[in-house]
Amino acid sequence: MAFYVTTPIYYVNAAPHLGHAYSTIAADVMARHMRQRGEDVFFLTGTDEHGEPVALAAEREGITPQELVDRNAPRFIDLMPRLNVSNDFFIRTTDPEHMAKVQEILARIRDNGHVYEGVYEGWYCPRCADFKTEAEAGEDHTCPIHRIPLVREKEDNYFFALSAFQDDLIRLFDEQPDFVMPRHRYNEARAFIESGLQDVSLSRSTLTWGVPVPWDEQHVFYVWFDALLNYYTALSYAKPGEDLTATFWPAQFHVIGKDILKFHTVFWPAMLMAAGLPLPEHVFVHGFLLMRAAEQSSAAGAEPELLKMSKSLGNVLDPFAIMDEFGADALRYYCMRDVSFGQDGEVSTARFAVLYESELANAFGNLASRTVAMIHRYRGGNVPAAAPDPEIAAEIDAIVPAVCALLDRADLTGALDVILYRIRRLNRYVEEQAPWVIAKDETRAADLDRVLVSLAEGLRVVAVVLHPWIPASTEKLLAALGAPELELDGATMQAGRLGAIDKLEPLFPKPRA
RNA sequence: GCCGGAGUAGCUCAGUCGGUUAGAGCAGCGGAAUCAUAAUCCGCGUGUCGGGGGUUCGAGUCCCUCCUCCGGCACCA
Repeated sequence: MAFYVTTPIYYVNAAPHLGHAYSTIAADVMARHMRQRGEDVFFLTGTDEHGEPVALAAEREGITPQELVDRNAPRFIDLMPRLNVSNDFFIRTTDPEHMAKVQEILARIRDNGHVYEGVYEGWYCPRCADFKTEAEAGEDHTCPIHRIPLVREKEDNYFFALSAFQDDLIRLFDEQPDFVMPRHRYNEARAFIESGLQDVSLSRSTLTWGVPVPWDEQHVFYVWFDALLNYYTALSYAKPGEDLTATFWPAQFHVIGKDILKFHTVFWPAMLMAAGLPLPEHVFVHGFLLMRAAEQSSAAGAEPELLKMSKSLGNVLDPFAIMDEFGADALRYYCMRDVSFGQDGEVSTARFAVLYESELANAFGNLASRTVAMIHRYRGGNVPAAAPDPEIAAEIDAIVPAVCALLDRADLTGALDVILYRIRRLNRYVEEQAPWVIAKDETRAADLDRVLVSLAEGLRVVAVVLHPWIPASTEKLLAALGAPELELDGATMQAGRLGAIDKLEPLFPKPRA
């Protein structure tokens, strides 16, 4: 079966930060897991490059918008290998193929009767040369930047008849209760729809940096309509000479942050309905990673205040710094582990250090070290061909179905819980069996064989299942075990599966404190 | 203001359809062991399950009410 998962496309105007990494890692875990299940996976990420903020930034720097995005997009393109992310394609909304497809789809939406010409009226700041939202304008209708009175202005726009889709959207939410996940985001989106939908501007005539409206080249499409369509357009040209749309559309999961919920759970399905295209199965809305400001501003006695990671607040936790010291796996694991996927959560370097040491180094890494070391010490580096302990096998073999069920619900954090529990189980098994005691008794060679094969196989299964979260270190371990296969089909405890194994350096070395 | 979430051990959180002595990890204290990255394992919690009221044989788990925190209530990407 086909499995198509996407990240949001990232606005090129910002430098990559932990928030970008977070969405991307999550989608990558899902993609890698589904590949292990033998699904035909397509995983898309990319950059959103049109719109006014880019045009303004370019103007400030005295360069063209195209020059600006060509300079900034590589920051995101380069982020992917750094994170060890397995995306199948990287879309840029300035790709000519994307732009042509956007024009095609939106023209179809117009042909289907969902677009009309109208007048957008709002509060306009002559200095900003832009409209302000009601919230920005405030009660007194002044520009929050220039502190001058705003003018009531009008602009000719094409409108998308969103309001006409209110009933269809409610029906969608009724029929697909897991269209938006988790549940509280579903409620939020639904409440928004039920509060009454207004038509939205589809084009801008004051801006030239965008996809031209094909039936009126004085306009460009409002950047959101251009951006959302990336999920659909990418499939048409991601693979040279082949159109993957029929294979992968509709998407199974759009992974997004809660800040863009409305666009993905209201505008996007309505657009697809208007174009007569099938709707994605799930929009999964994750939360924000929060940090205490005090950790940043090293100022002693500062009020610890929880703030969203964001460029404007300047409290960015640089994912590159963590990866430089501990590797991408450590960052990937931490992000998926410490914050329940779908909720907001606090992150800190202190918590990172605790989880890295207690779970990655001590629980998992050390289990690998002690297992490999004992097989070398007691059996010359050859895993015995004995049958694994059936009791342990039953517990370990239960991981795969449990993790699959959790991943079907995008419960990326809960799955780690399940896996960690078994890792602890294996460490306990070592203590219960005390192989170093059995090893002293020649008559108990068969017992030692059974214990060692159980540990080796248990470790192998855990590594396979854990691979989507920490791909590099699990691959390293599986290579040492001489069993690089990642298919979940083979992730059960078996006799005779392993033979000669290599020695193993610590998977998660601890920093010298 | 309206709508929606959340408030459970020092910290972060689990607690499915209401049902045996409310759980996990981390931190702390004590112990065992030595294969291992001094890594592991075992033992130890008098927790008003935010306050109050109610339904029930029985409520953290349902109803009412109050308090506190967070999010949403549209054209910022």
